[in-house]
Amino acid sequence: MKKAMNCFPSQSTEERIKEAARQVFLEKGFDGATSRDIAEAAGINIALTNYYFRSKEKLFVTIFEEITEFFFTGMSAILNKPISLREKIAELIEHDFRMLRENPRLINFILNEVHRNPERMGKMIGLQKVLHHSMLDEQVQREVRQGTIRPISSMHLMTMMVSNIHFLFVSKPMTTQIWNMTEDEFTKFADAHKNLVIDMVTNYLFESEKA
Amino acid sequence: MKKAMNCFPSQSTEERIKEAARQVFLEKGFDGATSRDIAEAAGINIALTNYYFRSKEKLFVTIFEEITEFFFTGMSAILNKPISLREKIAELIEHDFRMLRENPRLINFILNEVHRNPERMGKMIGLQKVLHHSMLDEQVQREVRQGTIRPISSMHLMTMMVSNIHFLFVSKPMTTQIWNMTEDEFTKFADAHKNLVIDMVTNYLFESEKA
DNA sequence: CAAGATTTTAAATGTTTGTTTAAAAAAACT
DNA sequence: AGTTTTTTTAAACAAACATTTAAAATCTTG
Repeated sequence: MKKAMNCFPSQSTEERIKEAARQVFLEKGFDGATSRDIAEAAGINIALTNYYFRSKEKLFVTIFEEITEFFFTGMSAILNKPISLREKIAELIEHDFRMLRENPRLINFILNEVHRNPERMGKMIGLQKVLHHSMLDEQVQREVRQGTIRPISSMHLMTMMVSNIHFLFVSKPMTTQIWNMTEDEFTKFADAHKNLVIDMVTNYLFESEKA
Repeated sequence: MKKAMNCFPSQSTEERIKEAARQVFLEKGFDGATSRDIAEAAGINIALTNYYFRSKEKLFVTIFEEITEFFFTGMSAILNKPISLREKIAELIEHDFRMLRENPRLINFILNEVHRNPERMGKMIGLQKVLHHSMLDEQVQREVRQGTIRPISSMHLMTMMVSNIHFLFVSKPMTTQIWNMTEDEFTKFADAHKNLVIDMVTNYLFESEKA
């Protein structure tokens, strides 16, 4: 009935399983990952994955929800920051870029698993509310009314920002393969492209008020 | 030793298997698709998939190479068309948009399978040559030299165009789910966004020669 | 039509999969 | 200490998997 003490070990078994599952699921997806892959990566017996989590599916859902929450939380924090639209665009792009540079498989993982089981995303209503009622909406509408930016909806603006950054990492395996890029070369290219995107989006948006 | 006549049936068994495999692999990916899925979709016995193609893997490679060739052929044709840069940008975007509107899973499929096995793309050297020596390169360099467009490499330009269109479809499952969109609403949104992208890219690129 | 080649089928192959079991080991408690 | 609870293990489980087999059905051809 009581929880184990487990005073000193650097990680509890449960946490080690979760960390291994995160790594393996991110790399191979739900279909490509096996329970044995995860157990091996965690250095534990196969039966333990089902002892702590009841099934591969349940373990996956746990991981998936943690990852998507991590993914969206940083974004929505920036969307609701009390800063100018110009700053917000740059900050959001820089944030997503940093996040995906550190976790290149993140976006692919989420997109694939949402496709495999769309209801999963539908159930995370917490995230939906956050995204639907962000400060960005009002901000864009106000600036459009004032004529300081082109007429555009916040949805199109979000899509513009996100597409240009996220696709860099979604397509990273193909890009590096086709252009024979090393990891370093890709990093440099991606960084340069990120700056280009900030420049392009802001220039396009604020064109009417140019110098 | 001889090939079957098979005069009238609308499709040969081999072609029916390939068509079913195309559909199932596109929808579920290699890991998610089973031989039985494909056989059932084709309406044939399971053993026939291994009779005509030697294994699931071999069948997959056949499908994969056909699909990637289809994917890149149209693109490279436009890249080498003798038209102005402005026209080329619009045509490429329109082409990719049409292609992915008809086959929304195409881009996801290719990107995932390249990640799962990067060597596959490395072996398709035919496509690599085509992409590396396109007319777009010289065209961009010339216009940059003449100062008619911003200084930019063709690689960044390609990435800009492709990201904005392809990501629309890569993220379609998540977009429709988060914003509770119907198929029609998504189509309309995507179409509007495509036009926005053409406007943004050309405006940004040709900004120096504005009206 | 009959012999031979090709195609299709039902059944079985051996693996790998996720999951369970029952006993052993470790930890916690009185 | 000894007893109970929790954690870990090796082994086994049935189901699903890709693939093979061998016989049946179909088609081709002389």
